[in-house]
Amino acid sequence: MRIGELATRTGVSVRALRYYEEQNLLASERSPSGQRQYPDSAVDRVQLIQQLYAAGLPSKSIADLLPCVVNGEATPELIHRLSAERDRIDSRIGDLVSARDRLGTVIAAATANWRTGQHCRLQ
Amino acid sequence: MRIGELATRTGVSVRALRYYEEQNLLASERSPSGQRQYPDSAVDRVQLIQQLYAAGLPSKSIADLLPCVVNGEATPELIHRLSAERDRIDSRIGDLVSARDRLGTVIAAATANWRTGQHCRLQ
DNA sequence: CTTGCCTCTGACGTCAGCGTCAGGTTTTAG
DNA sequence: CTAAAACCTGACGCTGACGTCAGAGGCAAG
Repeated sequence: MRIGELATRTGVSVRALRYYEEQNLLASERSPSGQRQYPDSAVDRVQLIQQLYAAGLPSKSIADLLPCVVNGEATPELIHRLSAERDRIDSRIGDLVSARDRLGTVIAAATANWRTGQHCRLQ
Repeated sequence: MRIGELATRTGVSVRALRYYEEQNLLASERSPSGQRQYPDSAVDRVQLIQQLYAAGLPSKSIADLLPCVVNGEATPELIHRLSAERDRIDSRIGDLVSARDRLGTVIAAATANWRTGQHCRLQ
């Protein structure tokens, strides 16, 4: 398929797809006239890239790790890298959970005091 | 205390503290000569700001929500905002968990196949 | 054949959360 | 009193993941 279709099927902009190629995250064949051609598997690939971006990984890390995730180019060093990224994600999750709980507490207190007295005193 | 001490006590740079003030996240009294003066409570405040930044909230949202979180300025609209942010954090947590699990699967497969055959085939 | 949409390659713009430098004042230590 | 350290206000720089515009070529339909 061409780049426009891949964009609509993944919900990612054309510009972003070209950017992914620039960052060596997503290869493409070229038609004789120079237009990009993608196989169907590119849809999954793009979604994987999105997921890793959403996890906070920068392009460079994704580029390093994709060969392992997709093809299984597993050197001990890459496996170590993967573990490190997973641990970073884990600690980010911890941060988010504590932030969410804090907001939860505030929300509970605020709604309770809203119903009674128009004002709450926290902390 | 002055800005330098607040910086060392919170682990946040002086520049960042001035930026927080610029974004209306952190107020300060001024000495006659114009230097910023902070109460002890500013330490907690800064750590709260950090926590909300870590949760992915932009300055503007934090500025809107801080009055509620700190003083309990609880209007129904603010409470709704808080709930919305909490829900966004929740879905971010979901994204991170699935990304982490995916990396976990890859790591497990890669280490197993590394021990046996030098290569793995995933997906 | 031409109209209209898709695609191409640069290349500059944007936004957030600061870093950093300049040039000047204030506070503190000796 | 003086030198060093801390502070002040601009203001420009930086990074990443794109948005956007310019100018030009490609391609199916009527």
